[in-house]
Order: sequence, then structure tokens, then C-alpha cells
Amino acid sequence: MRILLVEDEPELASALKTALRRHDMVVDHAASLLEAGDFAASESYDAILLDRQLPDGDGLTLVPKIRARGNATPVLVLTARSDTSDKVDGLDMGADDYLAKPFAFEELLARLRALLRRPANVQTQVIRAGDLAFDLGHREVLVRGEPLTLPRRELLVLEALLRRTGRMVQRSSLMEAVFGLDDEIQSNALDTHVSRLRRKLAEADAKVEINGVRGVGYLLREIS
Amino acid sequence: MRILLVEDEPELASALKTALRRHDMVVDHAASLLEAGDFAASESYDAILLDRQLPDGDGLTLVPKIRARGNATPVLVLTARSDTSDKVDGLDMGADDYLAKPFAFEELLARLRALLRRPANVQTQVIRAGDLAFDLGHREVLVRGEPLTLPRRELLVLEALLRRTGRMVQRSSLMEAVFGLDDEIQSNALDTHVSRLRRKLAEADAKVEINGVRGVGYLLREIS
DNA sequence: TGTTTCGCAATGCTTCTGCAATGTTGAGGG
DNA sequence: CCCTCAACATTGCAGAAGCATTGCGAAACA
Repeated sequence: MRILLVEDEPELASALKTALRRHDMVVDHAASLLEAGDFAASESYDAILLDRQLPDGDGLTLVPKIRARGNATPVLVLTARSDTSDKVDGLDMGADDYLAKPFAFEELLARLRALLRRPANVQTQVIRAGDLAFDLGHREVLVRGEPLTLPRRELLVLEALLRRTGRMVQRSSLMEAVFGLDDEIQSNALDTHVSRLRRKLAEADAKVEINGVRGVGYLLREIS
Repeated sequence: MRILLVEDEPELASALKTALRRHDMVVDHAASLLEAGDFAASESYDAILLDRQLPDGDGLTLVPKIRARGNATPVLVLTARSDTSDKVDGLDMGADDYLAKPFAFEELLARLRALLRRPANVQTQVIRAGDLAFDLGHREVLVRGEPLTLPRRELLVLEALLRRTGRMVQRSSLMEAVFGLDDEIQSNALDTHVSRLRRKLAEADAKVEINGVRGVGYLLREIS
């Protein structure tokens, strides 16, 4: 397991490095944002341990940078600040976990193990098709940059279809995505939502089309 | 996004459910370990929110159970206990994240989003022959990657033949695959479907051919 | 409490599908 | 070698099944 440790405080860095090594991890150490960027770009790590307070800026800014390069390495952020809004920001910027200082080393280790066990996160935050972009994080649909507001159910239909653009989505699987279990829907409610969604997509000229396939389900296609 | 919420305290459960729904998630609720096990087994979720203190035991024991069934759904554990050793146990039993009560709902959401940031594409079995690929799970036929939409009966014929590519399929066995038991078909309906299917496969240049064998049945062959 | 959204049912439309009529093929017998 | 007949192939058609669309009342939402 190769870990990139980004931490400017020499004492803590050294202690962590030693402790991680003791658990059979190979640790590279970066003391600044700049250095960390270089390391992350040139080497491939199984996880990145990232301090926020670095001499040349907020460590968190590193995350979108490496994500933009298509790098999905799990990032665990270490920080002195521990209020909720900070955590939320961190996670939403693409970090995978967040640990407030001071922390128990055992917990760091356990969280690290949980991250390493997770399958590689290659999923992009935004799904695109035709002229539309679906921002999964902010649950927002944009058509050529203009927001398109959709009701909840239609949004769910669209999301399920977009996750398999150009491929079949079974009716049953759509039903499951849109209505849970407890809803006992026995009408053509799904068809209704598809229909309304179709109209809105056409009106917004989103350059996508929803095709129904009899007896099977639906699929969303890009159109020229 | 489908979430399984396992929480016995009705008030919190209801509040969470509402809040999650407001963020476009489809939530199923289980109030006990037993119920949760059933839900997790029969349905597929994108994430599980799991309380530890349940009337019939420690929620955490659910995690190894579902993992043993090959289910890799991300699990976020909620708990009142917040000491390090508990967290370590939780994460090491296969949970993906751990959040101590009381928590800010925003943090829960952010952590959930981090967990969900992964591909939802379930792999299903695909049979190939010639230039065709039949995705059994999604009931979809692709010819060189392009979807070929077929009516239900023709799809059934194709599936039955593909399952025995290059080998004879008895007429009677095809009848059963296509019409099942209940239908009382006494015409040449099967021949009709085979014929129509042949035409479509030829039009799509699928590099497969259906040969009829007098008195026996049909077989599907790859052609150069 | 006004507004949006949702599920439902009624309606019209498209596609499917079993059937039958007609054409074609091939094996066996004369 | 050709004839015969049954089995298979193909195609048009009408009934049926499935889907699309819309308006409406009720529920959820802000």
C-alpha cells in the first residue's frame, strides 16, 4: 500500500510516517501544496492523507486539481477545524473522508483501511449527454449552462437513464429507482413522468431523446 | 439513489427519511435487524444507513452478513457511542464510514454523497455470438455496440438460441421458451417469429444465421 | 394557503402478434 | 430422375396489448 502524506508540521509528519510504516505501508512525504501536487501527478498512490493547513495554501484545493486529471485516489483530509460546514466543504470538494485533529491513530488507521477497501471511485460528479449536464452532487440539471429545474420524480427518472446513456434500462429497474418499495404504485405513473420529462427535454432542446422499448423499458439517446 | 435506512427510533427515522427524500433519495425504512436483513437481501440499494442500537441486536452484525453474500453496498454506521475503539471495530467489520450521534444532517449528507460517488453500473451476464452481444440482465441486444431493439417474443427466441449457440434447439423446447405453458398456440407463430428475427439479424448484419432443421428444430450459427 | 407535483384514469395511437394464405424446400418413393 | 407431400418460410392483416399523452383532484410543499 502506497500512501502520500501531505503534512507540513515536521513532528507530526514524522510520527505518522513511522506509525504507518509500522503497518506495512509505503509512505511518501510532501510538506507543501506544491510538492504534493508534483508527487500526486508523477506517482500513483493507493490513498492520500492530506492536511489542510499548509504553508502555501489550503490543502483542500489539491483535491479538485487531481480529480480534474482523472485521478480517483481516495483522499482522507486531516484538519484542526472540526465544525460541520468545514467537513461538508471538504467532502463535497471530492475528499473521501475527513478526520478532525486531534485524532486517535487507531481511528486514522481504521478509516484508511475502509478507504482502501473501497473500489476505485471513477465516477465523475457530472454526467453529460447531448447538451445536458447532470451534476450528481448538487442535483442540478444544466442545458448548455442554463439550469433546468425538474420535479423530484422526473429528476430520478432522468438520473437513472443518464447513468446508462444509450443502453437499456428495464422498466422494473426504473420503477425501483423512482419509487421505493413502500410506494405501491400500480398505475402508469412511470409513463406519465417519462412523458412529462420528454416534453421538458424537447422544450429545452437538450439534444437527447428517450426511447421506449415495448415490453422491456426505456433508453436515453443523444441526438445530433 | 436508493437508500436503506435502518433505525429503530421512530422520531429520528421519520426525520431522516423526510430529510433524505428532500434531497432526491428514495428511502426504504427498516426498524429492526431482522427487517433490515430481509430488505438488504431482496432489494438492491446504493447505500445503507445503519444504526447500531437496534431492538434485536447490534446493527453492525448485519455488515459481515451482507458482505458474505457478495453484496458490496456502501454502509454508513450511525451510533451513539463515539470512542475510538468502537469506530475501529465498525470500520473493520466492513462498514465504509462511521458517524457519531449527535451529528449535523449536513455532514451525514456530505458523507453519503462521498460514498455514492461511485459507479452504479451492475455487471450482468452477456452472451456473444458473431457480432452480437445479448445482455441477459438488461434484456438488451447490441450489434457491434449499437442497440438493436427487438419485440419480446423475438427476444425470447434469440435468447433461447443463443444459450445453445451452434447446437440444435428442439422445436418443442423453443416453444416452451417463447410461449411458456399457459398460451395455447397452435399455429405457425414460432416460425413467424423466427422469420422476422432472421430478417432483422440480416439487416443489422449481425454475422449470425438461424438454420432450420426439418423435423427437429433450429440452431443459431456464427457466419464469417 | 397558494403553488407545485403526483398518481390516476380515460383516450388515442403505435407496435406487436397470432393466424392464415401462399410460396418454397427437401426427403423419400415410385 | 422426377414427383409428391409434408414441413418450413414469408408476408399481409386484424385484433390485442402496450405505450403516450393529457386533464383532474388530492396531496405535498413552501
